[in-house]
This record gives sequence, C-alpha cells and structure tokens, in this order.
Amino acid sequence: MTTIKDVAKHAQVSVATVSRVLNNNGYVNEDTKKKVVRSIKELNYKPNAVARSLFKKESKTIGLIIPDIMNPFFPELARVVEDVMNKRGYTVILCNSDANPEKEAHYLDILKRKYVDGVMIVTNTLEQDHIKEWELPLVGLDRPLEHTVPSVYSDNIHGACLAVSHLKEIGCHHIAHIQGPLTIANAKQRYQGYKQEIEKNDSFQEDLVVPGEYQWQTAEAAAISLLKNHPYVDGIFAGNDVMAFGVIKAAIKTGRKIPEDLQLIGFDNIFMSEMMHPSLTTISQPIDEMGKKASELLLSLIKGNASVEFPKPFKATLKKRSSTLQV
Amino acid sequence: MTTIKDVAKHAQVSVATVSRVLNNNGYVNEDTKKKVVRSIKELNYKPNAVARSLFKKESKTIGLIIPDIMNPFFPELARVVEDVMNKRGYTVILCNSDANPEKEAHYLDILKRKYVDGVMIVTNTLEQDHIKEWELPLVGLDRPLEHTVPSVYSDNIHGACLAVSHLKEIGCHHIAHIQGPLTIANAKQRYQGYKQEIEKNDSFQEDLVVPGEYQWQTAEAAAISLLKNHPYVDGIFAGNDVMAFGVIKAAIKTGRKIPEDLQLIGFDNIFMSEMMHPSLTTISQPIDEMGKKASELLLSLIKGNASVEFPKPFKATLKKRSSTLQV
DNA sequence: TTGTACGCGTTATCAG
DNA sequence: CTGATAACGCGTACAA
Repeated sequence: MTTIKDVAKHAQVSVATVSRVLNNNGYVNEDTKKKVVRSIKELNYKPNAVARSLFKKESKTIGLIIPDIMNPFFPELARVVEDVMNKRGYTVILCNSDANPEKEAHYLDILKRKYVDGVMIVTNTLEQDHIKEWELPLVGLDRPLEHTVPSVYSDNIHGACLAVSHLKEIGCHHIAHIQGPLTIANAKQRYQGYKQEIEKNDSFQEDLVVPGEYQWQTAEAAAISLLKNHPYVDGIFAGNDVMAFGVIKAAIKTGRKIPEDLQLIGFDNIFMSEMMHPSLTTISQPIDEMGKKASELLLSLIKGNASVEFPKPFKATLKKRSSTLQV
Repeated sequence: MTTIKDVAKHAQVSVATVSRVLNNNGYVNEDTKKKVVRSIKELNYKPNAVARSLFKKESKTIGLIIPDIMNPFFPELARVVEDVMNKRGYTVILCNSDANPEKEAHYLDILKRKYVDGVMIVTNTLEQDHIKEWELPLVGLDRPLEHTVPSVYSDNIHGACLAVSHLKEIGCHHIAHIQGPLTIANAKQRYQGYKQEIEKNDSFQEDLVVPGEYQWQTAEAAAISLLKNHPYVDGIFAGNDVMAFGVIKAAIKTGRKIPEDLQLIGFDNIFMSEMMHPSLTTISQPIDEMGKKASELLLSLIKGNASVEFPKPFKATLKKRSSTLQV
C-alpha cells in the first residue's frame, strides 16, 4: 500500500502539498503540481478512504436497511439507489432487517460506528426518541415515517381506489381484497382505499377481505377458500403483485379463467408482473423515481441542507394488462 | 460522539486500560475492569469502527460484486451471504457491475481503499494479472474463476445433462435449447451439457438451439420462432428459469399446452419458479449452500488461511414440477 | 506558494 | 497490572 508520504518523498515535496493537489484546494504552483501528479500516477497512488474518513468523519457510504432483499419489490429499489449513489461516489451497505426492530437497531448501531453518511430505511417501527438520538441523515422509504424524517412513498389509498374503481368500471360487482399484514402501513392504506371505494356504491362486506400476508402461498390459499365461500366474486384486488400471483394459481385451481371469470389487479408493478400469464394488471408504483428521489433527498441531507423538502406521496397509476378485460 | 478518552477520564484510568477491557486482552484488575465497564455503560460508549479500521487495516466489511441485483438469481445469493456475514460481525457492500469489466475494476478499487476485508464476485472477465495485484481475499461465485481464486459454482454440464436426459425419459424426441449468452461460462456449459446428452442418441441439430440472452422477453420471441420453424419440438431445456418463463408465454401464444404438448425444464430454481403456472420443473442449484460455502471460504481466507480449500462444483438436482409429465 | 506539526480514535508496544 | 506513547494515513491551521 502506497501512502501519501511515499508520494511526497517521490515528488520531493511535503505531504501537505500532495494533499492539496489531491483535493484541489489551497494554492499550489503549476510545476510542482505537475510533479506531484506524475508521482501519483507513477506510484499508482490511491488515497486511503479509511484515514480520510477518520479525519472527515464521513465515509462516502450509506446504509440501506430493508426487510428482505428477496422480496421482489426491493431489488428494484436497491438497484436504483445503488446506481445513483455510486454515480455520486457513494457506496451502499445492504442490511436485511426482516422487519425486526432489534435487527434494525443493530444495523443502525453498526452503521453509525462506521461513520456512514446517511441511511435509507424501510421500516414499520421507528420510535421517535431513537430517531433523534441518531443525528444521522435519514430518509424513509416505501412508508411514511415520523414527522422528523422525510420519506418517499406512494399514495396507497389513492392507488387502491384506482384499482377498485377500475374493477367496477369493467363490470365487477363483487370485488374482494387480499390484504397484506396490517402491521405494515401501506397494507393498511390499500385496505382503506379498497373499503372507501367499495362503500361509494355497495355496502362494504367484511368477509370479502382476506389476509394474504404479502406472500403468494398464503394468498393462494386465502383466495381458494374465498372463491369457495363466495363463488360470485368476480373481481379481486390484491394488496401486492406477489399475492396476485397466488390468486392466479387459485383461479386455475378453482377452474376460473382470468379475466373472463375473474378479474384481477395487483399492486406495485414489480417487473415479474408483466411476465406472468396472464400478465398482471396492477397499480404501478414509480419505483425508479421513488428510488431516485430518496437518494437525492439523502444526498441533500448529507450535504447539510438542514431543512430538506418533505416530498408529496407519489401517485401510483393503473397499468392495464391481461388480467382484466379491456374496456 | 463519545470516545475512548471520555471513558478513560470518566473511569479515571488510561485509554490503554479501557482498550484492554474492550478487547479482552492484556491483564486488567477485576475492580478497575468493573469501573471501566460501568463507565462504558454509563456513557453508552461504542468504539469507533473507522479508527479501529485505520489501525488494524481491516474493516469488518466485505464487498459483494454481482452483475445486477435485479436478476432474480442474485437476491437469494445476496441474502444468504449477508446473513452469514452479519452473524460473523461483517457488513456487506453491494455492487452492481452489469458484468462490465470497468465497473468491476472501479468497485474493486473503491473497496480496497475502504479496507474491505475481502470480496465475493460474480464475473466473467477477471484477468489473471489483476487478481494478483489485489492481494485481497477473494472468492468467485456462480462461475469458476482463475486457478488462483477459489470459486463456488455448480456443475452446469451435469445439470444440463440431467435436464435433457429427464426430458428424454418422459418421452421427448425433439428437444430444443434456449441458450444463455455464451460470454457467460455457465451458459456455455449448460449448452455443452445439452449437446452432449443429445448426442448420446440422436444427432445434434444446431437449429434447435436458439439464443435467449438469459431474459424472458428474448426467450419468448426465440421460442415462438423456434416453435414455428420446428413445430415437432416436444421438449425445451431453457438455460435458466427466467427464460423458461418466456417459453411458457410462447407456448400459450402458439397454442401449446405445457406439459401435454410441450415439456419444459429450466435451470436455477429461483423461488418464483414454483409460483408460475405451470410450476416449473427445473434444475435446482443449492443457492443457499453455495452462498454459505462461499461466505465460509471468504471468512477463512480473511482469517489468514493462506491455502484454502477449492470446493468441488455443487451438484444441481432435478426438481420435478408441473411443466413436465410425471413418469 | 510550501512545509511542520497536530488531531481524528484506536490499538499495541514498552516501560514502570 | 497500568500508563505513556507511537503508530495507522490523511487533512488543515499555522508559520514560514
């Protein structure tokens, strides 16, 4: 490992001078600058990031805490975030919390000790008190957070309304909902949106709502028994795409054709939803934009912009595919 | 931020003593130890990881370089790796290289400057020379690497043979192959295995092999034209699961039933393959085991075990589901 | 315009 | 058993 001292020696200047040309600050004579640059090249010198971190109390690193990278929603997010961060010279540490508060705390602890410059987090449980202790640039993702920390998420209620109203539009009269875990804010909101939109015409029917745990296996089972108990159901709004995939299986197993017998809308628009058969009509979250926005927010916070914008919820949009009839 | 000095002052000892109790080395009187421990608790002191790194030239961090976390094969891998690393006190930096050598080099450079203790990498292009320059614990993943670096991957030729021989067993006479990019070692090997197994009985027919680029869209298009040009094809071995999904779509569009008219086997056994309809028969790579093995190898390398085991290729196994007929 | 010297927070060596 | 102190590699007052 070659250090700044080696370069200084080689260029016959002091480390200070080398440091100056390295960081482009302070005055430095053009000729000596050239000398230094040459030495740097010749020795293939790369400044040591750790030493730099220690001094500057920053690491050009951020933490990304998500429940589980295996959940298909997150790779897309992670990719966007990593991309923009990388472009800006940051590196990202991946943390899978399993939505476990202790794990979250654990990661936050470690990240802080590594001088990460900020963290992006997807969490349901974030206690006000703890947040303040951090004094660390922090932005929430996918779900609204405490009022002290900006968060990037989409308008789930609106999205759910969109889904249900579209189902109504295309002729569904008995619309069921496969619901995510109510411990997760967006699942609750999607349920709310569903209920709200249903109640505009019909009376809300509680037994048309079944829990699917945001997983396709559970959703499949739930949908099967739903369809058995309520054979007249002709439309389903699934709380996310993965559960919608379960519904597709359920439909096949109970002998229904999608969309002819049963129309289906998911939520998220993860990239597999187009790949399914039938391809899935869904409420599309602008994951790319959201990831970019979150990254920019965090970067801005890191740069020191104390009071940073609290972005409005992103609008989710209806993405029509083959699991619903065309109007 | 409270430092070791604060603790020392508070406990009325020297920083050296605090450091000793922190790291449990060197002798320290039981009573003073208690004092120190109490101070640590009281001040809620956490050692600064960066300072520690600077001194020890290690960071309790590893780099994970993969082509793209959005490729469904990698989240599973990333999750396993992150899990075992986290348990052992390591943190992982996620790097998406897009299989681009320059990006790989870029990341390696950065990682090194951050004193990462090692890196796991999925790459096709790794030049012998460069590797030696690193002097960094390194293990390959998913693909064999140069002979100097241990790598964890499965026996793709064997897996492909397994697939094709099973297709023959269950009555296929005209077996086609959707092929991955030949720049990727495992794609080439899967193709080799296919060819090898085919040639055992029939003569190999080159136009039954079509490129699918490891993507479902391309694979779908390729399969459609394949099935048009060679309507007698009754079995397809897809180079990976994602391409198999494309084949499912192609089959539907060309009016064939899977598995009755066309039998299909994929490769990888990513978790979505069970979710598809029909659920996908595939060659299952033990991703979990592989991730664990790779992690252990890397850890071992990091610990200084100069000559670490070069693991044998993992055996992939046939996972029968509904895209093939039962025997 | 350049160099010296100190600090960032730890750990390890070496006296005591 | 404990305490100074010198690294680790870099950035920046402060002097020159």
